[in-house]
Amino acid sequence: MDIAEVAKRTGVPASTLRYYEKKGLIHSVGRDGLRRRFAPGVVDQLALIALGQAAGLSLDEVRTMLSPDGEPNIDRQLLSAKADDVDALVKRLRAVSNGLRHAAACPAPSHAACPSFQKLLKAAALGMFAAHDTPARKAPRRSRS
Amino acid sequence: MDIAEVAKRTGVPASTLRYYEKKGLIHSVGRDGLRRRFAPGVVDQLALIALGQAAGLSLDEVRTMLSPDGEPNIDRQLLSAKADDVDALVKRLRAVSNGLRHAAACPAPSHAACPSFQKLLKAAALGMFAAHDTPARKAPRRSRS
DNA sequence: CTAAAAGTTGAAGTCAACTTCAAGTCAAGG
DNA sequence: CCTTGACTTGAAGTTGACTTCAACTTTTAG
Repeated sequence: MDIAEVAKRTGVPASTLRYYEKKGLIHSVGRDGLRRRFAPGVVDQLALIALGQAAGLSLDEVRTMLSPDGEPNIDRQLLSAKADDVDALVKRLRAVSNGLRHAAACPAPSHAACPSFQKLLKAAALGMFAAHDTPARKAPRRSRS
Repeated sequence: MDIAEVAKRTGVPASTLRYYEKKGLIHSVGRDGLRRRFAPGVVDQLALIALGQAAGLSLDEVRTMLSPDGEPNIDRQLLSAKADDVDALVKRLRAVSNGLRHAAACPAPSHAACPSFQKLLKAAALGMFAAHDTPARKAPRRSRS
């Protein structure tokens, strides 16, 4: 597959694919003239990358968990720690979802006035601060809702 | 509470608090001399902001769902759409978590060699691409885990 | 053959979310 | 009175993840 094909299949722009290759997240298997050729497996890899990003991993982190090179260090500790992080995130996100849905349905004029919204909020908020050593920062940002 | 107190309670640095205030996400209730004074409720608000971020909202989005000003538009559609997004994210994140845990436990030398990892991957990947109109781009990241 | 379309590069630009900096204000203690 | 330390400001700097650009090479269609 050439770069345009991959872009078409995955929706990831060519510029991003080149960027990822430079960063070592994906690899092209040779060139056709000067054009990169990609193995079809790259599509799965890109899905994995997107997934890792959604989980709040940086591209560098994704690379370290993804590279099947000499891999002397898969670092299972790191992996399960990350899994724990993700689980915690999931927990909080469910609270967020509930909060959002409630806010969408709540007849109260202001969210501040609604006690059950307050309750959801508090529940969701617990563990944000004062949870573990890392103070507060956690998550990813997505755009384009 | 002065800014240092809020920072201490929430772990959010003073610089960030000022930044948030400038952005209109939080408000100080007057000044003590030239120093901001914050109502205690700001702590909850900050938790909500962090939560919104974790859910993948931009600060601007958080502000629009948070501002209890004249609010002619809470935009319930947007809220439940966001809730749907969050739910979808949760679904994929659970797959990520499973994938990570498997990768941590799997005895196979390379993830590429493990069929069950592949399966988890595919499951997680489904719906990343070709899910809805938005092609693929989802997340920016922050690190410091 | 030639011109447009598609790929290549490195470098520079953009954006969000902060952080850092220089310079200044103010209250309190010695 | 004068220094110290916590706060203020606006402006500039940083980081991660890309995107855009200018200049160039190939491939492909007419």
